Amino acid sequence: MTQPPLVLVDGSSYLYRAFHALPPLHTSAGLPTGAVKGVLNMLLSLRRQYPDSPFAVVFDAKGPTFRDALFEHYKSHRPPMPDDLRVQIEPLHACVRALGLPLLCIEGVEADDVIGTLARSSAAADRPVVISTGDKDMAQLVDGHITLVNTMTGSVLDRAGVVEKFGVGPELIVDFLALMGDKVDNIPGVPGVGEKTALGLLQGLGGGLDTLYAHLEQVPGLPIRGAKSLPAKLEEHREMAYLSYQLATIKTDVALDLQLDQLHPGAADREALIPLYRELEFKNWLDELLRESKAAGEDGAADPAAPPTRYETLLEPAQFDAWLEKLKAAELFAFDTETTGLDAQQAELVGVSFAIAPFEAAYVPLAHSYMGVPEQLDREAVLAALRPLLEDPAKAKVGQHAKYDMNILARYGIEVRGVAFDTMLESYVLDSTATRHDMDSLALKYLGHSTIHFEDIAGKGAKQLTFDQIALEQAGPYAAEDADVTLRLHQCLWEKLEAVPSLARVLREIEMPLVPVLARIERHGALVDAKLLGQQSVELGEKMQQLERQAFELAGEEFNLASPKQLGAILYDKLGLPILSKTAKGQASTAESVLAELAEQGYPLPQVLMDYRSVSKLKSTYTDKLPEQINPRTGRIHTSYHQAVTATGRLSSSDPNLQNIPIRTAEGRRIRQAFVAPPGYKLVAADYSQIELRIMAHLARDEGLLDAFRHDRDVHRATAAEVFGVELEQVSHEQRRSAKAINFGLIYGMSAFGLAKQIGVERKQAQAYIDRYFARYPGVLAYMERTRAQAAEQGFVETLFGRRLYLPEIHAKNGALRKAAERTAINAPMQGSAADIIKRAMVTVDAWLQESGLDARMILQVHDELVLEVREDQVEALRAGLLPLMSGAADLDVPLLVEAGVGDNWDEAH
DNA sequence: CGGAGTACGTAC
DNA sequence: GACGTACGTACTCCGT
Repeated sequence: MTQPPLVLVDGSSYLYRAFHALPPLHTSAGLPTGAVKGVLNMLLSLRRQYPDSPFAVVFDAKGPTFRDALFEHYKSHRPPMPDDLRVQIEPLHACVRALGLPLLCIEGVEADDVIGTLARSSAAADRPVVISTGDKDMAQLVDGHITLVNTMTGSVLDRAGVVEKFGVGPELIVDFLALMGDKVDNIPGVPGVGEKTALGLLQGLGGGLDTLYAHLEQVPGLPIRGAKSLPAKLEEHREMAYLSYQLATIKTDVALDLQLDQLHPGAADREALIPLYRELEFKNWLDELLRESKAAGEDGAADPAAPPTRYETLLEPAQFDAWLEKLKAAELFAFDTETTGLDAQQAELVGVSFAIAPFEAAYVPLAHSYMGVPEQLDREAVLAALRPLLEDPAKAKVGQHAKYDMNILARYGIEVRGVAFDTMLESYVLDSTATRHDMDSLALKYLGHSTIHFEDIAGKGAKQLTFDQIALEQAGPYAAEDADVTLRLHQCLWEKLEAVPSLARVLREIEMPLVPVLARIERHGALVDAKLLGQQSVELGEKMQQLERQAFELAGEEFNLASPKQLGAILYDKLGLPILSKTAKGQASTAESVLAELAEQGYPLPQVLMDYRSVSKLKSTYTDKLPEQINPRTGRIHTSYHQAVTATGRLSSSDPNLQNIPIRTAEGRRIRQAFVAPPGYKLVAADYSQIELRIMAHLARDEGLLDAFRHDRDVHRATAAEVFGVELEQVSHEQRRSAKAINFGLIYGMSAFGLAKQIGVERKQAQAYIDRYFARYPGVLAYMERTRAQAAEQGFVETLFGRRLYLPEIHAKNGALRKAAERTAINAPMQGSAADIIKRAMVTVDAWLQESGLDARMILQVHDELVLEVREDQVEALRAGLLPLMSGAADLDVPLLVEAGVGDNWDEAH
């Protein structure tokens, strides 16, 4: 029986390689962690591969080694270690130790030498050794017992592998390196001798340096590089060759006070690992650890004081009545619904849960249906009993993504009011850049608690159960925990919010009041003429076929027009068109701007492709898909508005996205004709005019820009007049177009390069325009500089209402990343303030609609536009109330102009 | 067959 | 590298 091999890991080499090979990753606080994660991943995979092996993870120690004493220039050409790498060393060491893996870090020698010593002594004792490294120099250690693996690439090098890879065996690797040198380590080698020459010498003689120098006369004497002959060179640099030999030789006799049996990995120290993983934000591993802790019966390491939970599943009327009393008495309670699916307009209610105090919660199953399910309380009776509480605006409640529960309960006749807090939104307002605001992530992040995941009790994939099929024994604790954790999260998050009054205010005054408004908009849905879209689909399909035929003819063969890869092959390989631009991954780009330029140059195929693309986009994304999204129950389309997605505070929309319905082209606008008012009603579309530029004028307090808006000038024309030095009346169409590009570019933090590309002038010219702009609008320049400075100083920027966007990358060493963060810093206050304003408007408009008794409702929000449906005889009354409410949603130094149109469909209403 | 990543295109 | 914020579709690659 063979022993498991000793596994020796070259930690420093992997850390370095992981740092450079893997995309940079950092915590929300900006601590870089990508290399740590990469190395740990690699170690875990090695551990799985060699579960019974002794193990050592070896790192270079700080300070000089014996090689520095041998040669002062050793490794001297290396640039200093990047800070982002340096700061990852300590956390990695800590993780390795906590994982129970023996870690070695020996001063005065390099990791290679420690590995060499351990490898040789183990091999001498006849134990196989696996060295995991990305460093080729280690090939010198390979022998019958010792093999190299590169765990990042999966390659394995035994003796034959070394010969195949280098052309010489392991015993000549040092000689090989000594002759050719090593740029990376600054091992000099023999000048003029490279890989080929070194190999030729060693292979020709069948020996190493000693043999070579003993038989220099046998080396062919032709002059090399027109200078000295090879033997002369070798002779001249004999000392250098032997010094290089010494430098390249891995020490195998380091004095280590260490026995092999000390290298057996111990158990992972979860108590140590949990805080490390929390700090480094390794969420999946943290979750796994917490689950293991729980399973092992350890008291949750992160929350040692956690009392046992008191969760009840209510099946008896008396139990329910007792809980009802508790809810009535509670100052604040958490609630949650369990349903059969994720679509709030379709899913059915299965149960409800409540929490009144931390760790104290109840689940009321109402509609579980599986073989042997116990008798449940009557759904109608339970809901009737709960209704007064749930509908009472004075009865404070907290939910997690409460809009979902509100929409579910609305279909059971309960109009939930008084949702004072929503943990998803609390998390979002605290940090909009956090990627996830779902309860499981928040519990892990803020409570250090690993929740029961839905997949744990429902399974996954095709055989995933719906909640009504889940046994009460599992459903009860899961559902009760949802309410409990929501309450506990709220206590934690609200405290953090209250510490920043402006953020608490954003939550209280903007986000929370918006929740029921969005719920109503989603519930009403938008009416869409499916028949019209169907006709358009047919027409578009015919057009696509025509264009496809044309494209095939021009290409000389058939191919998939929707495949950028195949298209690239036709355009660039077959037809030989010039490659004007490449994608991020190096493919020749076929993007619209590229095709447009090629079409401009007179090639016929690109124009056909552009036409095809636009037609197929309209068909596949809109005319084909929108009718499929009509809810059969209501006959309308119910989008979801997401309130905790964008970094800036905007809403987003999905399933379907109704915020990117085409408008720019005539063809595209036909889709808007399918968004219709029902008979007897009209659509009113009201949009803020130039809201972001107005906000910029306000924030920048720029007199010129303020003046333009106060006099209700066409701002692009005014900008053109300033930048091009002409009278307002003399501004040409082209000048206005360029000025518009400048104005938009400013909002987005655009550079001269970008502006030049956009308006088709030289970069120098674009820079001149920008310079002129800033000369005419100095307040804007000052504002941009202020914003960058604020971002750098505070690490965040703010909207008018104090909403924050954190920008950790504002301090990035990487110039591109930092510049991108600066552009975001410029853009976010404007985009985010506009979002705040329309959200405030939606809240007041909704309240007014409720109290006015008008037969009107909001249907859509598209960032700077609200679309409403109103009975046709009330259009004017609606406009009269709506416009001032929207205009008055913020008090700026410029008027907030709102323009409204009316029509039978969305296109007409513009 | 489905998830992840890429390329592209629509909106503001 | 070069213009901010989103979401959806189709393709492609890869693993089950």
